[in-house]
Amino acid sequence: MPAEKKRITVLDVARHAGVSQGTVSRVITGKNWVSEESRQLVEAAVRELGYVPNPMAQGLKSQRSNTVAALVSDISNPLHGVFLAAAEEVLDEAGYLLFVSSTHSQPEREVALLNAYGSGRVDGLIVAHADESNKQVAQVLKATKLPIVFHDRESHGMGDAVIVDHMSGALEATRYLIGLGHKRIAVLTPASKIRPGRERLRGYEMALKEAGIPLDPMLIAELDASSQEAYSQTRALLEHKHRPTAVICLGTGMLAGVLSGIASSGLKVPEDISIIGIGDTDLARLHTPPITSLKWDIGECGRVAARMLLARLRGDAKSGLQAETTRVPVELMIRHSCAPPRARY
Amino acid sequence: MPAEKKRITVLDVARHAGVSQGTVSRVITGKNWVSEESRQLVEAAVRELGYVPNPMAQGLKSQRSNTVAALVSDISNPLHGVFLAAAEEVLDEAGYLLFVSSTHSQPEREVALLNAYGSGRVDGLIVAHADESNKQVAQVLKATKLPIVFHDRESHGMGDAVIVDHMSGALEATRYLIGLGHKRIAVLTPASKIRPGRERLRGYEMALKEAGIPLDPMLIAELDASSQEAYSQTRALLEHKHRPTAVICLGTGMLAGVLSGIASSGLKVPEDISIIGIGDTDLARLHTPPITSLKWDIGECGRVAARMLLARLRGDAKSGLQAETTRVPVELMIRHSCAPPRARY
DNA sequence: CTGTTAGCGCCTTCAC
DNA sequence: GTGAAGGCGCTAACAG
Repeated sequence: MPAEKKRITVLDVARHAGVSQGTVSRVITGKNWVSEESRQLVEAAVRELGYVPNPMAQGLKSQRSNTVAALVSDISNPLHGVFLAAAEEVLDEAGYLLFVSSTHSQPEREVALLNAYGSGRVDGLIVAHADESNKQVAQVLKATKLPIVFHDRESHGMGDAVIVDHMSGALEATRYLIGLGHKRIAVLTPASKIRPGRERLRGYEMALKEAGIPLDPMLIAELDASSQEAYSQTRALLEHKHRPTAVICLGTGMLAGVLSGIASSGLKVPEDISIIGIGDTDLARLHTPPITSLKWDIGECGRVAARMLLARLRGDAKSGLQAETTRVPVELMIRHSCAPPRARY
Repeated sequence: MPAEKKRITVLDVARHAGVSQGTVSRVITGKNWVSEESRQLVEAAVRELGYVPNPMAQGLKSQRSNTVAALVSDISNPLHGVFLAAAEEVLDEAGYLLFVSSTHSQPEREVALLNAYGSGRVDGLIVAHADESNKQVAQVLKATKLPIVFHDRESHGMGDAVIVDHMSGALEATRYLIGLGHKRIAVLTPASKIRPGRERLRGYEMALKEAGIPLDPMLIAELDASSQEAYSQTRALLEHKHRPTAVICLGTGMLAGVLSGIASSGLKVPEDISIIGIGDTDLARLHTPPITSLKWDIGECGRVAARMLLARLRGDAKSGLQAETTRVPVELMIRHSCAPPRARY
């Protein structure tokens, strides 16, 4: 028997089952009623022929793809991974497939992806763009007809959002350090062009203000997410004549760089310097000493994002209800990386 | 001016530009020659109307989607993330979009995804399935017409593969420990149903055999990738009357569990117990002491996989050349987590 | 309940 | 070089 190479279509199934295309389609989609007999016939035919519907054709006709895309800066960031895995689980239950693309924080790539996805390839979007102030991206986002859920970004009415309460977290962390007696608290923060950076910095500043400690710009280092830069910035910070007694690491991927920076400068944690990290990673938990860290339920963020999107998808419209925002709390996990500062004055 | 809601099509563009559909299509796809004048006209119309081609329709007609999917067990595994990010970069340059889906190591989900993707949604697949011995998955894989590149799995002629030389790595690591004087070397390994587990264990056994050390089944713990289980298994291992003097952690995500297991049993690394990890993570690098680890260039794996797939895609067929396999070497990064065993006999 | 019939938006021979 | 026309595989709106 020669290997057939023609792809099998509804028509083949219909013929094989002795019914019409329409009937086959009905049992495939599960919409409308079909007699039990026809259903059996069709299902048998599908099985025997090994028929699988062509999603392109389905999508072209129905204008839906049962598919959702997520845009993140970088898949290899474990935090994104957890978020996505959780979102995917919820989406999957609802019969949706999740496509993930990373933008590598390049706005041009975001625009390209948004266009690629925005024109019928998927039914909805989960977005965490790399620069909230970028005009181009904002414009494409606004132009998109698809429902969007933002992850830790300001939605500006362009869709729903699940946001993390970084402000309160940073506030609490800074207060904790101040309570321990610290006055020179350095902070390494990701760019303020995205919400997490802005909010965390805001919390830090608020705590300082509260305590009447003047803000020292020398103690604030804004940097990208690479641990390379965290390392060098940490070293620079520690070489100051009047070095900080504590450092808060407000970027997710920075802890590694900060820790090696401190290690290489011969300082001891927490005797010489206190440190607070963000994101409850293996590294923070298993470091010697374990690092006091800000944490939040990132899996929950993913689940919530997925559910919000599904709600829009079912109510099938970007319209309908008002744009919603869900806020996820942040908690300070106190471990052993903070102590009162040495009396040095 | 009322907001138009009809989606714009080639026809709209054609009218706007005063040419025919066919001409528009030609400039969009870039195939066939078009007069400079027509091209200008069309491009202007596209810009003014904000036209974006409908990928569904394009795909339906052309039978290609310029799209590739990757199936991994879990996006939140940083190693997969690095692999995927690298692959995506190469794919992107070639004009392909990468979709990532995680299977959560469930064969049923793999089958479902393979079917979903296999029928025209994408042009090619990168696969790292969760159980190489699963019949169903193997069958679907074999039935797929799409070109496949396997990541660290046996291809069995079903496609190309990029594989890591875990065997040599484990062999070297075990030899190293033996050279240090260890005889009771425990090993925590992921299930042997996937290649990495099998190969690493093979290397371990080979080193033992070479040295004339009998294999003690009590010292081999096979477990899933969760650090929970790594923790408890480690504790169990250490409570043996005749406990191991070294442990090799052959699973990527296990190190965290192993380290906390050791910490909570009060043992010191490397004085009381030597340890070798896999995968060059922040945790391994920054732990006190830094953990000697097996490493390999996982980004390179991603790039190679992408390139192999692109080669098939261009030669557009699963057929053509023979199935290829690329092997990536493993290296032992010696740090400070291993020492000669205490004399205890 | 089921068969028939239009297209969905685009690409791609065909003639011209 | 360009316009016209057919159809990719499927769904949905119609009759029956």
